[in-house]
Order: sequence, then C-alpha cells, then structure tokens
Amino acid sequence: MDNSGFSVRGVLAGEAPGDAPVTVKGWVRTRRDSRAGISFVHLSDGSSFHPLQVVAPSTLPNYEAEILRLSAGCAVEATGRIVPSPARGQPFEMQASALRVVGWVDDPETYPIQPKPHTLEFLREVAHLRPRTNVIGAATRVRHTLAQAIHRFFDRNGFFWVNTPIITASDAEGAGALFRVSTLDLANLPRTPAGEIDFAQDFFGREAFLTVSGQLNVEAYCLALTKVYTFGPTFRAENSNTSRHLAEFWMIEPEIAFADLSDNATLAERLLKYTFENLLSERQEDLAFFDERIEKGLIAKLERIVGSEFVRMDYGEAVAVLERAKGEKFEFPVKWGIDLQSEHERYLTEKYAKKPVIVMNYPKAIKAFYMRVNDDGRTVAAMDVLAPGIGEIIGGSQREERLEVLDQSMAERGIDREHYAWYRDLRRYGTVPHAGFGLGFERTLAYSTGLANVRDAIPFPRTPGNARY
RNA sequence: UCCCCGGUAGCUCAGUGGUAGAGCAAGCGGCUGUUAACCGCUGGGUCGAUGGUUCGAAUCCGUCCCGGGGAGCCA
Repeated sequence: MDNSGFSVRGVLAGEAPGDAPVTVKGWVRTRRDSRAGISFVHLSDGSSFHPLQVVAPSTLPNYEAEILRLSAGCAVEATGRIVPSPARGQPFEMQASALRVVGWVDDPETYPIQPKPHTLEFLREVAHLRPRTNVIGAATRVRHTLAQAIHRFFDRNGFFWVNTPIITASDAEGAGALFRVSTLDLANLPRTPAGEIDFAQDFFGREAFLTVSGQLNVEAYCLALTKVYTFGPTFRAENSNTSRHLAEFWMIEPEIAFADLSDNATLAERLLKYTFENLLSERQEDLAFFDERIEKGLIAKLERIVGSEFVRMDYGEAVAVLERAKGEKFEFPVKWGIDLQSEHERYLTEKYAKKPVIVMNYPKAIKAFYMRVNDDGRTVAAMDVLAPGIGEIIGGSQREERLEVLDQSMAERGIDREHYAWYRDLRRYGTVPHAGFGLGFERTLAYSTGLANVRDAIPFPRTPGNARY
C-alpha cells in the first residue's frame, strides 16, 4: 500500500512541490467536460472540505475509454503537477499526467450520493455512504476536532482520562432503562426453584447491563486521583423518538474532588468555551459551510459563547423568571417544585438570556439520590446547562459525600443500600466533597454545527427500531 | 409510549375521484477553463403495504409498516 501521496488538504494548503508530479487518491465528486479537450474532475479524499480540481487532458491514453465514463463516487488515483489555478474556485489544481481508475461505480443512476443537495432524512437511510457528502464529511471532521479539544482541555488542566466499564451491574439510578447483557439461552432460560430466571448461571453470575453512565465508577477514581473524566459510549434503552436522543451515545463526565457546585459550574463553562474556541480556529472551512447552509449565524453564535459569561441562576430564580414571562403561554404551568419542561428551558436560554444558562439548586424531590442535599433541606446541589436550540446539554451535581445523608436519600427513594455497597464505601473511607457533570457529545456536536438532529452527529445512529448499519 | 405531518421516477417534489408530471440525476448529442455549468433529445413508476367504497382510486375510508416534527424521559 502506497501512502506516500498527498492529501487534498495538503495540496490546497500549498504543501505540494510545484516542480514535480504528485499523486492524490480519492473519490470523484463531479466531472465536467470541455470540448477544448479537457475534463475537470473534482476529487475528494475527506481531508478537507474543498475538493481538488484535477484537469485531465484528452491526450491521456484512457481519456475516451475511462475518464469520460467517470461519475460521482468513482475511486481514482491522480498524478500530475500542482499549479496555481487560473480560474476562480480553488487556489491550486492538478494538471494530470495520469488518472487511474481504482474502483468504478456499478450503476451511476442508482448511486445514492449525487452531486446535489440531499435531505438529511434520506442520508440516514444510506448511513454507509453518507460520509461522502459535504455535510456528513464536515460533521465528522468537526466531531474529531471537538473530541481532541476536549481531551486537550482536560490534559492541560491535570485531569486523568478514566475508562469506566461499558458492562455494569449497577444502574445509575434514574438514568433510564437498561440494555441487558446476557449469554443465557433465550429459548431455554434457567430457573430458580422459585421460578425466577436464575441469573447466577449467567456469564457474570448476576444480572448485567450496558452502562447508562460512568459516573458512579468515575467517582471512585476521583476520590484517589482528584481530577478525572470519562469519555466513552453510553446506552439508554428508552423508547425516545426525538431529535435529541440516541440509544447509543457518547458522554464526557468529569469529576473533581474537594469541589462544590460552583466549582462544577465553572468547570463546565470553561470546558465549553475552550472547546468552541479551538473549534473556531481549527475548523474554519467546515464551520463556514455549516454557517452558510445549515444555520445562519452559527460562527457568530459560537464566538458569542466563547466571549461572554454564562448566566447562572438558582432554580428558584428561574421559576420566578418564568412566572414573570409576559405573553408566554406555557403548556405546563410554572410553580416551585416542578421539573422544568422543554418549553421552560427553551424560554430561559433562547428568549430570556439568549445564551447558555446554568440553572442550579433544584428541588430535592425531582433529582437523583446521589445529589448533595443543601442546607435548606428541600433542594439539592444540582445543575443543568441549557443552550439555545438544543436545550439541556449538561446535567451535573455536587455529590452527597455524607454517608448518613446519602443513606437517608436512598431510603426515601426505596433504593437497596446493599446494592450500592461499594459506592457507600467511598463515603466511609476518606470522603470529601466532590462534584461532576455529564456532557452529551452528540448534543455538543449538533450545537456546534447547527445540525438539528443528533442522528446526524454520530456516524451510525442507534434509535428505537434502527440498528441496520 | 402519546399527539401531529408525511410516504408518487435514483433524489427533491407537484398532482386531492376520470389516460402518472416537473426539476435535478442518468444515457445520447451540442457548446463551453468548467466549478450546483448551460442547451436539445431519450429512457426511467406495482403512486409504502393491505382490505374496503366506487362505473372508475395516487386521490376517499379502515388496518398495518416506514420516515419526520413535537411531548414525556434525559445527555
């Protein structure tokens, strides 16, 4: 395998020598013929948003037989000199001295990726071919850059990346329905004398599931390494059919020791700003495309977030703001104690603040058992970061570090403390205040690109009834 | 899971009871340092499936399947 060739990105950046031929490999986007005796073949290898224009003269030996038959999607290997382009549209182009066809397209009429705009809904039905489009190619590059920036942020701030397990026996309470992991024979399940399924005979000797969150596990590492985070896949078996939910998605979950909710909110804000700032400088071409075709004003939106303070408000203040909202007809009436509905979150971040809002200190009754009870006894140190256009992008809390309070919270919710024995141990041996949050990676990508649906923010989306690819 | 909207050519859609259409794509021809190229011609359809109403159904009704939007749940 010869990988010595140049990438399209490198050529367009002017990295190719002007006095010697280079080889570029990729897939044909379009072909236009000129009777002056040349064809223009636009070649993409995914390395950059823009394709390389290959100018193929009719004097090439395979011109009639092959080059005039090239259609969108053909794989080719082009060799030639890189010259400044005499026409507008690209800084450099290739004067081809050879254009070899590596792979033909069987039937050009039915090749799904045509040189025209497609709907994102259609592209989801050809998930294996959609990375060849401008929009999914750009989203893929932005996804990579986001991930790199997130890792870089944590690394530079002294965090350790902890790989929490994907198979787990504990469910982070309230985080949603679980996918079961089992090697039992479904057609012939072992039974206990009482007639129950005998999971003691299953692979792990007990019930096991795909993780819904690495939080509980990463807390254990936080209480030894101080600053840690997870970045990996998580799974929810909820029958959710919305533009914001996936059955399999990636989540970033930092956890910091000797820290409270305010430290947590500061960390969330810094992480988002750093990430967007890096994205703006490293993915200009792709963002320009999203700004032009997907969401007008996207770049200005990201710049505004980098340059402004997030709004912080207590849950109580948020309720007051919503109650004062004149001319807003909420489907769900607002009063202290309710969980904020999508319409409420949307009002706060899109109409009231017009930027990300961190809502803190929610009523205890609507939040999870591990969240730290505040001194007022009726709220917990929980926070949600709400972003315009996407809603809740981060959910987090200061964790309850006091064993007796934790036990009380579990008891109030009817949770078996034996089931969380190891988690309780963390409060028995050197407990400290600590806090963390979960950042939905696909939601962040959707927000960063203007894509309205997280199904376009992950390569192969898994949703109820859909795992074909 | 609930509510709403859709499913017609490879793609995007029009057609709302009387012989199935357009643009793009594809094929052929013309023209052109072209770049969402342009001009002409041609091929291409079980109108999601199924049952019903009707002289006649893409069109009206029932059921089912699939897609999307919203809600709930959450990241």
